[in-house]
Amino acid sequence: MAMGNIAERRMQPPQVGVSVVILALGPEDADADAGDAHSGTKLWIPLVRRVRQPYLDCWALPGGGLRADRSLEQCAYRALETTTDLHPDYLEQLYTFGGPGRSRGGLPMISIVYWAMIGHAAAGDFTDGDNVRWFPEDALPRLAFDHRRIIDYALWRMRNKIEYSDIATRLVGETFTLRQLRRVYEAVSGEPIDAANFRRRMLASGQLEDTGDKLREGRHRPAAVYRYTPQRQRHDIPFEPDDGGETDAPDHGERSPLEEAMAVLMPSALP
Amino acid sequence: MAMGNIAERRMQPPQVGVSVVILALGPEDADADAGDAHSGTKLWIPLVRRVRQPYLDCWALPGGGLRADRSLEQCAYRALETTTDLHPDYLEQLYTFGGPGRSRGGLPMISIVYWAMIGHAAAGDFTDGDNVRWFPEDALPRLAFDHRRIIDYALWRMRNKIEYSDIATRLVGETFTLRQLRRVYEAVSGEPIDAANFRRRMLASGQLEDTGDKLREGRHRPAAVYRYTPQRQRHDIPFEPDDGGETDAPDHGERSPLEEAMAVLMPSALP
DNA sequence: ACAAAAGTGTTAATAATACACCCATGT
DNA sequence: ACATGGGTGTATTATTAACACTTTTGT
Repeated sequence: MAMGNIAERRMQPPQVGVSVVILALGPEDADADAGDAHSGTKLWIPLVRRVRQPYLDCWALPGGGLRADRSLEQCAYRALETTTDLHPDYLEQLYTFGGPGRSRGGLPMISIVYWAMIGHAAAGDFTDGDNVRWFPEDALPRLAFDHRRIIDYALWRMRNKIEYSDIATRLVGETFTLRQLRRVYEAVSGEPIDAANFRRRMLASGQLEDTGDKLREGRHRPAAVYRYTPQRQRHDIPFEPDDGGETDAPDHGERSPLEEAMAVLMPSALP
Repeated sequence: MAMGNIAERRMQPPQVGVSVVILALGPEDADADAGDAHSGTKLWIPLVRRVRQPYLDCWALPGGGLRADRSLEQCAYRALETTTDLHPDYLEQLYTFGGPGRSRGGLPMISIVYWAMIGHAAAGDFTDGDNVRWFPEDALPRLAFDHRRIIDYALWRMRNKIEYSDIATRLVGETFTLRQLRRVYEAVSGEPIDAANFRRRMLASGQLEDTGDKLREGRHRPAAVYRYTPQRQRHDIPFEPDDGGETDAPDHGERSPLEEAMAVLMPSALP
């Protein structure tokens, strides 16, 4: 049997990268001209255009390499920042993809995928750069590699996790109206939600604090503005899974103010 | 600034390995001699003794390297098999750990951690080998690296996920009594559960099928034996996140019958 | 006045909980 | 008979859902 170089190829250390699926709530979607009952708002995802082979000119998830002196989360944050100039409000590890199906010419490729959310994305923020463009979740272009599958997984996870965690609050700004929060749930589930019951359910959680402000969004009655104030949950995570622990790596090097800020950013979310 | 070799060290490809946290339901725990009300059954975890530095003679999670021609899941399965000779009934990716805190002498180390469950672990299965030993979750030995943190994370995730998924069924055999299933919930939550209500809740899910058999476990009335028959859930995952997709890696090589079997093993579980 | 969304009330249906009680079995 | 858990009944209390209705604003 020809085991020689094949076995060696099998064992060589894989390439490892980090990719990010970023989600934001799309604009109000005024095109209710079609009779589609639940057209509503959708989730939008920014993608970057590939400038090399393979998949030249296809769209792909923003990503980058790892650095030994940064946490995985920091790497994801930086990859996102440098490729799209976006600064997420929330970042969390999603899944690690690997396996022979992802090899490029025999080089095993592993992607540690994070997902990120941007809350302050009002209509204006969807201005596209040359090589970055926002797409609605239901009208994605042809994607490079297995990135379509990754996005599908992220959206599937979103639909599940929104039911038992507080991620929805990551897709609105620091303060928000109940209408805005409800739009998140509707965008994720794809179905309209009873406003009255939604209000009660949210307020009953005891995690929304009335700021006292009012916000007028249309030509009608202004809505109360709330702030999310997380309480200790039944089974809150007692620590961050990422990073932490003692290091014996000597070189820490400089740390940018941005990185310092990041340490504060990352919350203790539910799984 | 001395950027030269430091910058290079930072960029070099990290070491990647796979580790597995395996869980099984412990024995009935007849030591109710202590007045501890909820002593009950506990989760047990097998660990392997390290035979090298660092952390020589400490205990560690079973693990191994990656191979380019296998999926991450297969690598985890094999790592578990070769180090502990255990064959899990269920295997799922848990989290990927990285960051500077895990570096060994400047070499960045990434661990893709899976968790596994063994359902058929009746009392006898906890026979320890020379370098493998089972520990109850609340009496773990000193662990190597950050493996203690990884186990804590796994247990935390377990406590959460058991509330909205069917993982509990992975910790009992293919068929089981309601008492056995309840013991899983009690072991995970650490609290006693009302048997009457538990029964109704489980049967109401419509996912337990009465096999018609009865099982006598003590000197009292025998219990009905059930089988878990998963139904389509609200938000079932439409595909496997792991692997899949077209490959352009030419060398597939031989595939053992065991690996074939694995393709069937892996279910479409909730997140 | 009217439209449109904010916000409240009411009721029915459903699910979770506590706990009393009968049933089947081995000793 | 009795101890032990299997299994059923039932009343109570949340939680959810459906939808009518009132309130506040701009036009």
